[in-house]
Amino acid sequence: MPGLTIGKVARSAGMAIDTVRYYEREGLLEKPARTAAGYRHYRPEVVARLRFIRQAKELGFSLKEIKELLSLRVAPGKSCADVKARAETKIADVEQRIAQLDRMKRALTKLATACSGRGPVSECPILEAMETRESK
Amino acid sequence: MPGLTIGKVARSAGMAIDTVRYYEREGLLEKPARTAAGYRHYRPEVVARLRFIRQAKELGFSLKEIKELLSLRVAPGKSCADVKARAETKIADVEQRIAQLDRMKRALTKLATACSGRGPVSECPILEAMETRESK
DNA sequence: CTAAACCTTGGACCCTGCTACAGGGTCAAG
DNA sequence: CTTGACCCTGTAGCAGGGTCCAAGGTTTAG
Repeated sequence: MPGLTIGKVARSAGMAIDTVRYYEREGLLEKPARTAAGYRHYRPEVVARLRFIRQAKELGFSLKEIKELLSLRVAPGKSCADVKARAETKIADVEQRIAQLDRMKRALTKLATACSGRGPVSECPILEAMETRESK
Repeated sequence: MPGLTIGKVARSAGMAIDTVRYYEREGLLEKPARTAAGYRHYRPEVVARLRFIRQAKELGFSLKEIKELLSLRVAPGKSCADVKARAETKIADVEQRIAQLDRMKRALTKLATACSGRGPVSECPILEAMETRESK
């Protein structure tokens, strides 16, 4: 009877009901309240949480990493400095991903541009455009 | 006898031999030349290709997407305009990922900063910091 | 009152992307 | 000429992340 049933949160977040239950099992979602009949009943904030999970997954984070991101908070036993340190580690990680995507974007742009001019295009232009300089 | 055996390319690219063979089966790698004894023999460029695959995977691209990226080239039957169009689609995709990562980075930064000041921190600060504004 | 539309649990199954054998050749060093 | 490090082709198994029933209870629209 009350507002948010599992079907509703799932639809709002753009995922299947089973997936929501799966996330609950995996500990990404707190166990929700239940109605007398045993139906799960969610607070509206859960939708934002689910959307965050979906987006982070699309960005290539694993559920484990997403769990860590979501648990970045000052917990009773943990110090604020600790949270800050963990957040900074994540920031560095995110920055590195951005940098790599940026390289890829530039490579793609170069490829698209090269396409307009003519002349022989190398066998695998994207690799050439990435000019992967990286040792070891 | 010749330069690059599968073991060597795998090591240079930072992955297992089995993975290289797997990529070959999946069509991400051309079938290499073989020595008389049946050993795979690679050209050095393959290492760059494997590294590209590894990096793209770390960025959250699926093998299928990576295959598409690697096949962005002017093929006999395909027009240059087509390649360009596909490249531009990929560019848009990459840009969106960058934008989302940037939002996440800002959220994390906000979280790390909020940590220095004090006062009550919300139950799930990262979600609050993301202030997910997105409808539907 | 009844059918459609939801919800519950439990367990089986699937896809992706490896990873690990088993059984058997090859090659380079000593 | 043998030993150890590699390579080959299967085929099986595994972790992550879902996805899909079956069998049955609930709620709501008509």
